[in-house]
Amino acid sequence: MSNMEALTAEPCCPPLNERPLSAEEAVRTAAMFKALGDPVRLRLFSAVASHEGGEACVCDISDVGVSQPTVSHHLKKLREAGLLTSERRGTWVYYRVAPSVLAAMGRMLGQYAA
Amino acid sequence: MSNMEALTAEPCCPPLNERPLSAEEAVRTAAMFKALGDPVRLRLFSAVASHEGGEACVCDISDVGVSQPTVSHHLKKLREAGLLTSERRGTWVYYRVAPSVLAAMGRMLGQYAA
DNA sequence: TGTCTATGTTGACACATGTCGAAGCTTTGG
DNA sequence: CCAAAGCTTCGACATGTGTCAACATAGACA
Repeated sequence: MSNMEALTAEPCCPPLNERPLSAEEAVRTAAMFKALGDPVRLRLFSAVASHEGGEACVCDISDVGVSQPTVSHHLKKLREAGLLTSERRGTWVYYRVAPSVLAAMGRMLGQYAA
Repeated sequence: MSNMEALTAEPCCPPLNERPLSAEEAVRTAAMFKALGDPVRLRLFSAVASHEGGEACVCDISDVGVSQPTVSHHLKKLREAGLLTSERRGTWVYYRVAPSVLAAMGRMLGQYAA
């Protein structure tokens, strides 16, 4: 397990209002926004981000109205986008937020974020 | 024309790490992120946001590698998501950034944005 | 009126995505 | 070693989405 998938989503690009994005930059950046562009994923992410200790086991957050395989599928997408990392400890798998990619997203929103 | 579509995407929700989002909040918020979750849309948005004067005519930004109808389609999506507004002035249609929705997105990224 | 230019809309298509049930893998605990 | 619990993967299906060509619309200008 661990986070060997988080390759494509390192901090990337300038603020969106600085200059037009290139095609390659846009592909990389769109992947980050796309990962949060689904309601179920957004709820899962928010559940992890707001959980005490900064991490949550799947069992803590899987009550979002879809089946457990679907939860797992969405968590995988969030991992692949670099937004979450996972770690198995005994029986349970714990997820936590990967701050760097979110920081990149915030930076791209630039002045608007303030 | 104008921006009569920008209904669903007003500033909405607390920072993602404050508390778990409700289903309704997640639907509204995911729509904003989803709108920027496509490379072509991200390039169009960035082209408008970085254009001098804060606005751009379609003819200024439509060189993103897809056909003209596709550009129009994506600009419509960005309008519906509340990220852009459009206005016709004579022959040309001008697009500009709607700051409020971006501010909402930035606020949701919370501490990470800094 | 008519024609040209700039955008938007429609219809069709291929592909991506969200969803589930069933099956598989891992660890814990008898 | 076996069974149960937690999570992931697989296979299948319906729906959503990006794309284009063709057509429609709106304004400028003759």
